[in-house]
Amino acid sequence: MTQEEIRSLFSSIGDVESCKLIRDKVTGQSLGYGFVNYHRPEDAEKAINTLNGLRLQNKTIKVSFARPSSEAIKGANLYVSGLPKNMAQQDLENLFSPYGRIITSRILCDNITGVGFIRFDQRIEAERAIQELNGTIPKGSTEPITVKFANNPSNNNKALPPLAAYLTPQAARRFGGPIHHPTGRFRYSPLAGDLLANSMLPGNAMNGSGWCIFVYNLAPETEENVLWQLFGPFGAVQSVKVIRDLQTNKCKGFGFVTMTNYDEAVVAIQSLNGYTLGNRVLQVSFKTNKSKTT
DNA sequence: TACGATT
Repeated sequence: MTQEEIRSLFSSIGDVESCKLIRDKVTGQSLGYGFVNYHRPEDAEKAINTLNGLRLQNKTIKVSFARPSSEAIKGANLYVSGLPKNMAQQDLENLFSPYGRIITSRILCDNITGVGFIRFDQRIEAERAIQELNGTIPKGSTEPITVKFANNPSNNNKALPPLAAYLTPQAARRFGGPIHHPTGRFRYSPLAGDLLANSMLPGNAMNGSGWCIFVYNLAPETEENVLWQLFGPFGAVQSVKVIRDLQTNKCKGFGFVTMTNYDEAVVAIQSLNGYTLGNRVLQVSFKTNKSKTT
């Protein structure tokens, strides 16, 4: 939404004195919020009553009185991960509300990811929430949550690098379509059996409606389509994720693929573990609970 | 960078 579209929308309520869309200082991308000043206070109130919650371009806009600008309210936005899959937005607010006044809250992707956001009124409230809640296990859950300051929503998805040399020549020629898997290209390693046996503990790989597969040794330039192409031929793929460094936007060397059916996941793992993609030998297994800190 | 997730 442009600044002019905002002005137009809010002018339908009353006389707008000024209007500002806030953009990222570096990229110029909209940060998703802005400010409108009305000449008459009653128009501001009317705008809130009329426009708050309006569905617009697949977004629900929020309209409220602006808080006074101050340093104290900056950097008060938190990123929360490891939330229980059944946690609702209200549960999230209840968890954080003891630490301050919540301005906005959100849970991503209808609770599938376990990731959410909390914006407090004051940064000091956010800091306190991190101290008190990071690493704690919410009541009724079994997993500790991570609470940290959120990154800026823009800044990230700029200039995606093109598919490049990490594809095999065969795959490169077929760019745009699925990767064909010629018979005999995959290693059916006897080691794969052990790998599977050690990874079948439920709660790790099994993820709600699917089986989560860990893929290691991806090239820095890897994009999601590579994972779709690799795993798609083996059956129903629900989602893929390439894990990237926030700063460089390069793949950190691993990713995840969630497949619906256990049998197909097993065949995919057996087939793709040890598979040479580009000049890298992939390691593919069911996801475990390993993490950086343990 | 050897088991995540960024509105």
